[in-house]
Amino acid sequence: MMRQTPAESPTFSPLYRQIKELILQALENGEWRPGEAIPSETELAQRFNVSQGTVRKAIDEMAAENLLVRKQGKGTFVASHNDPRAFFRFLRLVPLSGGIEPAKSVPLECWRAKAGPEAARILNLKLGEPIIIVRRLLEFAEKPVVVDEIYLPGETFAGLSLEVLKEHQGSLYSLFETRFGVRMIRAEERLRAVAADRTSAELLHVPEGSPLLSVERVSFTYGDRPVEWRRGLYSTAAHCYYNELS
Amino acid sequence: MMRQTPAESPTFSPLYRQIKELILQALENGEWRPGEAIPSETELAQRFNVSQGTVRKAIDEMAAENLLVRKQGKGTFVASHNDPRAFFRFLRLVPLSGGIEPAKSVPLECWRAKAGPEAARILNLKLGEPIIIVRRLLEFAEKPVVVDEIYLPGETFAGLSLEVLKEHQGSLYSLFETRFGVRMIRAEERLRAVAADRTSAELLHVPEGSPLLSVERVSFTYGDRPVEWRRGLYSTAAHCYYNELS
DNA sequence: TATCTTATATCTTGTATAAGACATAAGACA
DNA sequence: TGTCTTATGTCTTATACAAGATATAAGATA
Repeated sequence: MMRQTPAESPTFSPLYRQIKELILQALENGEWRPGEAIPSETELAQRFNVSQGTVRKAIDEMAAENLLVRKQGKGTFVASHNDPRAFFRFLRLVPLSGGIEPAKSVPLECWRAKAGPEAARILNLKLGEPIIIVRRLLEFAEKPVVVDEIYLPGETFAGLSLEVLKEHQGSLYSLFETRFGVRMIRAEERLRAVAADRTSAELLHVPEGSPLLSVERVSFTYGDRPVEWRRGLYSTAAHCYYNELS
Repeated sequence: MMRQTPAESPTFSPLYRQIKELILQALENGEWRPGEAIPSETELAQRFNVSQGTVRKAIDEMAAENLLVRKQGKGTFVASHNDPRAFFRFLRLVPLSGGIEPAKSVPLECWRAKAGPEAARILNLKLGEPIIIVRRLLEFAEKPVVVDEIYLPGETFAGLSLEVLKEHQGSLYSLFETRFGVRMIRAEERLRAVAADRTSAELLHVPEGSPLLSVERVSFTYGDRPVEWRRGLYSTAAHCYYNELS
């Protein structure tokens, strides 16, 4: 196929990686929706005119990156934030006591604004382009634990409103996925410790000035395009941010 | 080889995973030291009487878990904390400004004690067994950023002293590895925001009561055996804890 | 006849092996 | 000293077969 020898081209990449790129492109073009099954390895092999094992290695990598989910005997599926198992994929907060508590998102406000210099830089927009700002509370076991302020590019999330947010059940990312066709692939988080301001303190039921965990997150969709910037203040009185290193 | 059919045994595992287990065992037994090359895939295939591809798949998984490092054309090597590239593997702190700053560990104290209930539980020791406690400062660009209190099982780290700590260049884990033969494989971290106590505030040059990032870490060696419990207080005035989600 | 069970065919992904390509380093040789 | 060959690693691709899932048809049973 389009295989290029290293001698001829400095941008050589192995066959399976070229196939991966093609599958990624099809995914990006929405050829298969989240939750749906993609064609079988044999079918893809025929389509791209390579052997099944080569397709397999491409899919292997994409499964390791949480883009696809394999199910033996059933097929390979496009990963989805609607899957309940994906709920805690981007949420590292766990109760100090150990167990698992039900989480609930409570939207507070939703308004439109123009991108300032910081939002424009982070979201890769021009200065003054429309953005949407959402404030919401995250409750664990009926108690407020996180207050989030979320900045979204207005164009891709046109139609988002407080009502839409309130109607939706499940995670924000599942809403973004089903309603706006925006799939969050990966995110970068930066954590700091800060003192609670007045309003946050009231919302989280903690004294003003008490230490809070500040979590800034930039989320990316296909092609490393940033589509969300959020800042959360976590009350770590009864919960902590859990991370595994390896 | 020792392959068992699913019908005969409920604990069936594929061949490549059995090979992985054997390699892991050899690693644990110190057959090859950190930094050294393990035998080639072909050699291992002969030794275990399987094909090279099967060994490859086993090594693939171990490389993904940071236990081994592959180098095309050279060989496969036992991962080591002496490798300068591994310095930031367990340290997620980065300057807010962006760039990379040189880090330096400054040992403060090192004393012996007996395991209390918490240390005993976390380090899997009996109550009253000997432990070693280390206090140290971590400096970035000559400025104190982290103060750590580290709890170690006394038996495995017998001989550790302030002098030994001061002599050593490089990360703590590289010291543990070369001097005590203890390789840290993975770690769990729990982050919270707390107020600075008097002594920590002085050490970090911040006002007492100002918010600090508390990072509790339990590190594990082979066989998920816990061998370190540390609590760090991070000043996030000029740095932040960086984490990537996917 | 209606229904439940059990083969069976045929999809899927998972596992094992082999052969050749590519990368690297060391020694032969001009 | 510099270039070429060769040995020895890993990397890539291909092929064959095993195992899991599912729908359908055949058979047993009421």
